[in-house]
Amino acid sequence: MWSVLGGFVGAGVGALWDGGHCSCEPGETQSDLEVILEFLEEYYKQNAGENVDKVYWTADGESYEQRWMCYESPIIKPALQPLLAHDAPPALRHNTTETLCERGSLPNFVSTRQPTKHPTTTAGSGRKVRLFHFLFEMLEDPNMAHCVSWVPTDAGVFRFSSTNKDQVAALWGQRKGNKRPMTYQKMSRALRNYSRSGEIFKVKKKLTYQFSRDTLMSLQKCHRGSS
DNA sequence: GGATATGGGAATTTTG
DNA sequence: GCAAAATTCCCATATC
Repeated sequence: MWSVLGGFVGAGVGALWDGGHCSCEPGETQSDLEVILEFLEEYYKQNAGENVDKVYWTADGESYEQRWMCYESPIIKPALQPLLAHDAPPALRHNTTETLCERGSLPNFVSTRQPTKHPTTTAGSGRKVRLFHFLFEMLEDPNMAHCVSWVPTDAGVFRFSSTNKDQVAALWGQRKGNKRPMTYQKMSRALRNYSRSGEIFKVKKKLTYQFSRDTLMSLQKCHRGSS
């Protein structure tokens, strides 16, 4: 269930992705992002009408988009503190969001944008996907560890790969169906905006961010509930 | 000094 | 039409 994207990235993309180099003509120079986008385009072409549903829909009939629906944005807490690793109890330091979930109760979820209907996304129908949901799925997918991964010693802390960070951004852009290609720079700008709402904080380490405790717990609950 | 990462203001677009 | 969220552009600063 949770491995839908994993299946997409792992079995599909992973099989096609050969480290950022598609079948370019010899001598042709492309930026990493262009290569990624070309690859994604090719991937979608290959799956159009045949496997495209597999990208966003699961075999058990529950839509991939629906998985996002179990999560509502946490209450905006101005004083919400990040789940600093050094503040976390030992049990929380093992990078186990599961442990986090087990320890605390979930916040009262109050979405600031109560949906009245399901918007159309690139995936079809379902609630609008938010970036931190997407990142969490990436982090839970071992096949994406080369792009973004948990920092083992710090609970809720994750780090982008300096070489593959744009791959994550490109996938996010594809996920949203953006007109223009998403870049890490733009994605990181969105991540910085999360610091204002207390959902994700910037860690003073290169390419490193951290989910807030509440965000992490709710995402984890969603994860476990859907798996 | 160049490349890269970070940070933020502000305008624009998308969505409910 | 409005508000919230996200995107986009652009520039400044910090670090290696």
